Amino acid sequence: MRLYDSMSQEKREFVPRDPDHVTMYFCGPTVYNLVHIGNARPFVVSMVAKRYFESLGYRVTLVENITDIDDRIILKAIDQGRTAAEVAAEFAQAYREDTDRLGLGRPDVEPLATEHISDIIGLITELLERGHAYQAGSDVYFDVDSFEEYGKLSKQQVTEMRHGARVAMGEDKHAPLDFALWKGAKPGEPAWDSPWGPGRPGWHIECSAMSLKYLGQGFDIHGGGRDLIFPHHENEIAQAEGARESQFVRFWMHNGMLNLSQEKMSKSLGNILTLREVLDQHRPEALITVFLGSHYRSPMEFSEEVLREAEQQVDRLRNVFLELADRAGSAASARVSAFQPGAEVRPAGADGTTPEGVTAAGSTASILQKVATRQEAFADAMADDLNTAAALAELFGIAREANAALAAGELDADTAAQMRAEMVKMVHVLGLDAVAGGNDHVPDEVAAMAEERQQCRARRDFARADELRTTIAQCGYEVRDVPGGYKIVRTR
RNA sequence: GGCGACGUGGCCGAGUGGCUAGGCACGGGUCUGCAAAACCCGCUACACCGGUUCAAUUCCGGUCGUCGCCUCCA
Repeated sequence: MRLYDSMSQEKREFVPRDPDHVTMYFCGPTVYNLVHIGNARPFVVSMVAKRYFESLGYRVTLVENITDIDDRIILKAIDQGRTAAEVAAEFAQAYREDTDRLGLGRPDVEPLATEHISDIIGLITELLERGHAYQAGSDVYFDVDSFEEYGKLSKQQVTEMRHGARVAMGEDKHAPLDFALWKGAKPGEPAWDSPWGPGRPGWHIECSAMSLKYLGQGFDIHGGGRDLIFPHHENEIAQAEGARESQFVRFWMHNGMLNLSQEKMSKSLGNILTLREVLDQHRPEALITVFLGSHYRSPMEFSEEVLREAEQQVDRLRNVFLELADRAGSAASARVSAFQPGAEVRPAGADGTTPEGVTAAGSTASILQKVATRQEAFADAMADDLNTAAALAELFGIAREANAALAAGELDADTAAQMRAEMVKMVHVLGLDAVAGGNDHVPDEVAAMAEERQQCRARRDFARADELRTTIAQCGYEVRDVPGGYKIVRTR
């Protein structure tokens, strides 16, 4: 596959460091608040990338940190009269809960900064020994001038950056661009013992320390939002390569920002939308579909409207899976009308004939050929820098072809089952397994109402039948009349 | 000022030197007690101006416009 690398600024053939093992590190959140939908994008991107590599046969180790000590956490704690640890624990848990709802699974390792203080101290010590860092009072700073390649990721000139760099009160840096590796504790601040006195790690160092610990020097992919390129990832490189004097990461993968009503989401603009809010209103598949609908590197518009459209897309996929399952005879989502004991819902005929009795052998071969062609296109799209939008389009292409074949009565049970199985693989890679799910258990009362409605229809009591449909809809189900019976489909 | 991205049909959003993206919305039709689902047909674009080319939405140059980073930020 080819993967875009922000360092070389081009797509390059992706070959992992280890022959059969892909190593990935994505920057997770700093837990001082509920995560917003912008935080969800790299989470989804990383999980889909993991699934894609697994589909290629690689073993994948995905590490995604949780930064649980930081100035923002301390500020929040002071504000709320709690300890920083309490604040961090609360929002780390909220983060896990919210991202769990996406149904994508969890990264293989989710290290906490505070559980890696000794690794961090170790890395800072290496930097001091190699002359890339210096102690100033109770703080330790990275000496940017000592690292010649500083700026190579962000393509910033050090001389240019000096103008804008700021120095906060109380800092004792040698140069404005130098950044803190270790911050000595002020009274009342959380602190860990270190060779430089009690304090806490600076932002950036935890990611260098933890990625190196779990994945080793020169691991494959390091990702996160574009806005992390500078200074976060630039500093990670300086720390890791300064200490170890060899390449830190092979591919830098950065996702684009989300815009809300034409503007970047940011707290100062007051337009943040939390992941929790979105998932309270929309199915996780819809949110994932929104993300997959545009390329991961592109900035994207995010709105209620795109979520609604995605809901429609999810329904379209769910419907075709339902129909294929019915035709394959493996799902109980179709109910035979009680007043017509012998009726089958759209009998497919396991003998390979259509309901009209025309043999379907020829069209069966051609539709499976079409599926194979689209699967190839799907694979090509994913192999081209994870072009999920194009991959998704192939899935919709199969859906249309499947529906057309179904409508024409050209799909036998066996072919339907095969098509469905192939599509299940595809949606799995995209993290959309949920669209392939059945109806689970329809509540008894809903089933009873549907049955009663069917009997009303038989009596031509349509007023009562329509009333029941409305009531069923209020329960979150839809009754669809089909030849010889009806179906109950969950709508939310 | 420096670095970078981008301008595609009503909307979102892929992609390509000549050949259908896809979804949503909309219009017509089929099916149907109603409805839904689904199918068929239609709507067909590439900011602007030059240049290269047999041929450019796709390459090159410029103009205009939008956005991100350079400061905490996914």
